[in-house]
Amino acid sequence: MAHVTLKQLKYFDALAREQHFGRAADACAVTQPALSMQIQELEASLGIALVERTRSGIKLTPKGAEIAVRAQRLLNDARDLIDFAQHSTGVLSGSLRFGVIPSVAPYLLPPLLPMLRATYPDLVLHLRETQTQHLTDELVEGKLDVLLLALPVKHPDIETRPILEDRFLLAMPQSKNLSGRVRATKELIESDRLLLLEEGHCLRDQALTFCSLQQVDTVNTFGATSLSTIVEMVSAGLGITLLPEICVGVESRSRDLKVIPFAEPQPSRTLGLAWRKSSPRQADFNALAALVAEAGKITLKRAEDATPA
Amino acid sequence: MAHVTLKQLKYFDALAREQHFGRAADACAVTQPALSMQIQELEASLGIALVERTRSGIKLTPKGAEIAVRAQRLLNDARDLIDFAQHSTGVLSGSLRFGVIPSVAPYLLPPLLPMLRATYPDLVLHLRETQTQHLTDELVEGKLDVLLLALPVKHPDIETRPILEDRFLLAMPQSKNLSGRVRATKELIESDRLLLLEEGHCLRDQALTFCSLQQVDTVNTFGATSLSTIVEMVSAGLGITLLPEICVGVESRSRDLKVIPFAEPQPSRTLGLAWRKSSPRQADFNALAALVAEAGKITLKRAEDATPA
DNA sequence: CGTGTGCCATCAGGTAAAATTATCATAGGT
DNA sequence: ACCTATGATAATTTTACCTGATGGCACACG
Repeated sequence: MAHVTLKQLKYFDALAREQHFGRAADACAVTQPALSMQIQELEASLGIALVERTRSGIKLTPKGAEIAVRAQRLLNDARDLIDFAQHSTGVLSGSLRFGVIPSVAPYLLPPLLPMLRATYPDLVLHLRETQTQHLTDELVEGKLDVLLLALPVKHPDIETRPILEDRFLLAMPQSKNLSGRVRATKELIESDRLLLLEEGHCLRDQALTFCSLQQVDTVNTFGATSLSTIVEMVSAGLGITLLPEICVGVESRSRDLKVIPFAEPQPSRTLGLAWRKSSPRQADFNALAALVAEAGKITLKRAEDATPA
Repeated sequence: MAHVTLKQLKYFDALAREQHFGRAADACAVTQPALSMQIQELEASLGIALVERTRSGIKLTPKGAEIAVRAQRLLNDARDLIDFAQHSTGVLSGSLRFGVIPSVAPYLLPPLLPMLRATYPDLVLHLRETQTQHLTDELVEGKLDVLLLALPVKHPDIETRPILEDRFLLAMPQSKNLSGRVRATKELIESDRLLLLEEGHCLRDQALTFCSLQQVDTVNTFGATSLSTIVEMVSAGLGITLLPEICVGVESRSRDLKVIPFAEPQPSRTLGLAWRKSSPRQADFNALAALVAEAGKITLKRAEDATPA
């Protein structure tokens, strides 16, 4: 009789997310009839209707919505149980799905990945590079295990740990003659065209916040997809940009670029790890944090070398 | 690969409880090979050994023990989910597994059950009468839904609600001539043989506590299994006993029995309901509590009528 | 006013999973 | 040395579940 299975709850959770039998079935990698059957089976076991079938999508019943919440909790706990089991054998062994924001990945991963491979050869790393919003969504959905991004992250299910402070520097064309000025100010930015990443990048928002600009009015609407492109544009004389210090080593190499720090208080972002509060893999995250800190030191050292004051 | 099922966790939970494949299989109502297979499957999915197989029972590995704890939590949540679904349609509908202690059942159930049937005709009641320890065990294991017993209950997973105060009265043979005394005292008890229920009954412990008797030395070691038997013995002149007031109506009828109250402060026990903290059936328990209170009033009224001072 | 489209249910068939019964292997206890 | 208890294994049957094809229905659109 009351013979509920995890599979049924998984299908129902997908259905609640997608609001659509077909898409939910896709998300579960089964055919639509298979999912329909399991949902019906679940409704029969529970003795209540969970969803109202209508054309043009579906709607959860009130009880269905409550069940969906409980189902999601249950599935999270199940995932944690499996995580615990599969990774309790040793630190950073087995698979780790690692999400990194685009303004960090190209600069911290090059030193980090070799260290990871050397220190934890049993680790099977799956990398994902995208914007913060997508990363956090996928983290809470259980599609990623840990993130490397700019803090803070405000989600109630997410726990974070700061690792390194990454100052923002002002990047401008070398050609610009600044008459010996060594410290940038906010006012300096307003005097020139500010180039930023496209919408959705946290770096863009942080830069705008620092410049006290709510809207994009005074800023180019170009929206580049990578910092490399921005830097290319800056060195071509198309404008200036805020460049995180970790990028300097890579981006200022062999380019017509001048990078100067800001006057105090210097703007910066805090980079750190983020994971689901419920994750049992704290040991893994500690170990990873240590290596990220190490990689950060290396990267910042290179940045200093690239800007010999 | 990681294709863990609720069934596997249920089997593993049973195995962790029973420490024995055969008994665990019995508890799950399957054959031993079926359970063995599922445990192996679970171990394969999780990638770790959960139990050490030895002759003469088994032993959980350290990780197995942790998994067992998590599995139990998961199964509890699953049970709550199903409970919520199956009983969200209406108050006190569907099945309710109701445990009652032996010193209460014969006195409160006769008025309670007809009221329940009348007020909640859709309720399918399963009754269990046994001692407190068994009731609470079965409650936390999910084999019962709600208990009616003497408070307090100290288990961390159990929530309680007091319903009625049940005074203890002194019962003695009618023949005993008490020269007009109307109030009993502790000293009176020590002057005669105190008859009690067998070990395990909370009523026995409460009586002993009231009499400040730690051990059974001064008390009969007979240990009756029902209050009726005790009362029978009292009226036969074999001793005296502490009789809860709710019993008086039934037990003193057509017997050679004298029942007198104690001097202040009168000893008493608190009867109430108990349920798992996590249970989603609070509405059911409220409704049940109301009817139990009603039944208590009726029963105590009858007790008064039976002892016309 | 039909016709097409999107959405979910149903059906039939095959395959994989899991249960049962029966049997085996081994370590202890006597 | 034998018996017993315990869990693993094997063979078979039963059950569960998925796929692919089909059906019905409401709505949008020509």
